[in-house]
Amino acid sequence: MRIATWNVNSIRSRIDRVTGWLERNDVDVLAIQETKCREDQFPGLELSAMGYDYAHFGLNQWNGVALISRVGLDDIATSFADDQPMFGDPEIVEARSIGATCGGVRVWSFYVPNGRTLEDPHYVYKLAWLERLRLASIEWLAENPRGEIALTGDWNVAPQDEDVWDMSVFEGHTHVSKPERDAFQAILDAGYADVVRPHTPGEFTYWDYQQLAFPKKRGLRIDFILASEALASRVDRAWIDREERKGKGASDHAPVVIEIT
DNA sequence: ATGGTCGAAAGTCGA
Repeated sequence: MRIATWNVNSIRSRIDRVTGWLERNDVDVLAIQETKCREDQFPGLELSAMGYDYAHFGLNQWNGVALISRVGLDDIATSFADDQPMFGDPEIVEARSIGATCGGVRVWSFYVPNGRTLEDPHYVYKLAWLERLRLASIEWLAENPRGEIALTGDWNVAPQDEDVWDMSVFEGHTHVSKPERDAFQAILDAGYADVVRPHTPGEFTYWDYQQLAFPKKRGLRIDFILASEALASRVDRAWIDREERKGKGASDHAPVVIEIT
């Protein structure tokens, strides 16, 4: 079984890319982020026609997450906790998480808040969001220590210096600050492993659209698949589909894939 | 190709 995560940066402008990629890559479960649309705008017919079920949570033109599966889609949740941190005026639970059980695996698609700048309220929100997710992640394993759980998505954190094309450019920026890195590490410490990094040393998952970042290899590793121990032990292969970042109409993120036995 | 983003309430925000 193949499970993937991909920040598609608008599902409506990328649907042909997504269906084509699914066809070529034999992926069973795809977690997507930044659908940037409401439920009634989600292009579900194209996915249904391919034999995939989907669950989408989108409120407006911002954020939006979905799960696309051809191995079942049960027990759908559109927040990771009853008190998932809120943002906005008025404050709302944004469309940043959706979970479902697919082929026996509890799969989550997360779009972690960006943070914007270290002084922005969005940064405080980001850290609170990650801390609440840590607690939820602990609870899921406490309920079922042998559970197969995949925490996937755009984490908006570059956990290691090697995950950034030039650390000097990121001095004082979000994504690399110690509190963000500590928050990400704390979720690993809760009992989850980055099952892609060992298979993809030195690779990035995101390249800005600006300044020819992709051809200049100026990227970041901010998209991750974290697996509980029971799931991690089943991972045979993992890769980042850098080819999908190429060409006209590409998302600024590449898909990240794991293959399990 | 020899410069330089893209997508979304459509004006400007967010990334």
